[in-house]
Amino acid sequence: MKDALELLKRGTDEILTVEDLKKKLSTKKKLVVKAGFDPTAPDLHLGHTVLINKLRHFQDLGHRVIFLIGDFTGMIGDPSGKNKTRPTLSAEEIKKNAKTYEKQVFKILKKEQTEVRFNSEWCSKLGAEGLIRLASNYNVARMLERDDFSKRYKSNQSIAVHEFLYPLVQGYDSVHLEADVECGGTDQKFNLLVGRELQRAYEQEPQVVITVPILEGLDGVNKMSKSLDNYVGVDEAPEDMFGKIMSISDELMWRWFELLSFKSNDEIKSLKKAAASGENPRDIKFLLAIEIVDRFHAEGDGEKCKENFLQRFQKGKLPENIEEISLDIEGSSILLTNLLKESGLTASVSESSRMIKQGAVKIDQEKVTDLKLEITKNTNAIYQVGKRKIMRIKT
RNA sequence: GGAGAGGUGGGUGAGUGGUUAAUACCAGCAGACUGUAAAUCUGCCGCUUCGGCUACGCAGGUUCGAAUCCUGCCCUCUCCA
Repeated sequence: MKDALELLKRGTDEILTVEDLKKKLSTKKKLVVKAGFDPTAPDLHLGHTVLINKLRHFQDLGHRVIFLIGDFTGMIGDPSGKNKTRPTLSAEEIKKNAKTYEKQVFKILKKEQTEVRFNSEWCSKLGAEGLIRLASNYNVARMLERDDFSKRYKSNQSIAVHEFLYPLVQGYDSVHLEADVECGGTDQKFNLLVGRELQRAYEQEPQVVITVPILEGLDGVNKMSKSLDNYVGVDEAPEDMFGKIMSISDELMWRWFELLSFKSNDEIKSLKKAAASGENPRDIKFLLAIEIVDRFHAEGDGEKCKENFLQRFQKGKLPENIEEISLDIEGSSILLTNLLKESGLTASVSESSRMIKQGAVKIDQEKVTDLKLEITKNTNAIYQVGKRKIMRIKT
């Protein structure tokens, strides 16, 4: 019990309340642990996994996880943060997204202890009447307590009425599922707490709310998100994943250790000590990168990536797995600038020229300086643009 | 319903008739350095068949010439009711 609590506490921002959690754990029953996900973004990245790891912890203790896809709430659009109105998704798209979610999420969660649900299942049945009844359980004054609502209210910015429905519907999900615990990012705190209130109103025992911190992205400043392109996707190739993790700053590395690694606090502490006493931070970062790559790929892939990485950057060798494509060309030759664009190594012919001018383009490890270089048909060579973009292209 | 402000390249934001593909900053990219990074320095940062072409909310108009002036429309925000 004490160990269980320690495990669940790790890497959390807040638990509301710890007392309630203790009480629920002590009943020995299988708890229903709920977490909601947005139906529009099925590409999970490491930022999402902070939360999913937490769900996994519950599973390790034998509890049941409900992976809730908010297809109904998606129509409203979470007003947390400055979200723009979202495109409404078709039923097929939602289904497709759900499949992608499942594929990715079961790299962490145990399938047999996970239930994937959609909140439209019960929310659509709610009807206008049900919605009004639901809304009667909460009041505007409380609603305005929410940070971003109150800020907008005070500064006379618009708050659409339907935005008030978002937390209510999300809370209703908890009522319907009789959730014991709901996990979410810190930005979800208000919404999660509404769930508690509503459960009380429906005479249920309120859920325990657990918030996990938002993971900073590759830049170390902004939260990890796809739109900022500072993310590491769980579906990414081992090499890419490894490379991206190795590119984070030394400072950020510790944050990632805390939120993503399954290493114990003691282990992390001793790594910090080692770094402080002169150990190369790169080698410590290797440990993190290996652990994460192994988690999402096969055991041992991380180590392979590391070897590759050392070869590549220390000895300037080419990576092992180079993407290969063949390009059909018209005529007997093609301008290099065009070839680079066609292959996707650059976004445009202009960019190709720029890269060549800047000495960033290499063919079979040889720097190219000729802007007008032509590649003849039936050439098979390795093309590089900068350090990271490498491709074998057959013409 | 009335009054006003504003919409400029990924973002912030100058420019108010003519070398302005459009100042500056941030982000991004490349090169050097390094530990792969950070910091720093340097360069780039619309597309192109290299002739040009397309760009400042949208559509027209005035002009030799417009992001800049005029008309209409759309959108955002503020204040009053």
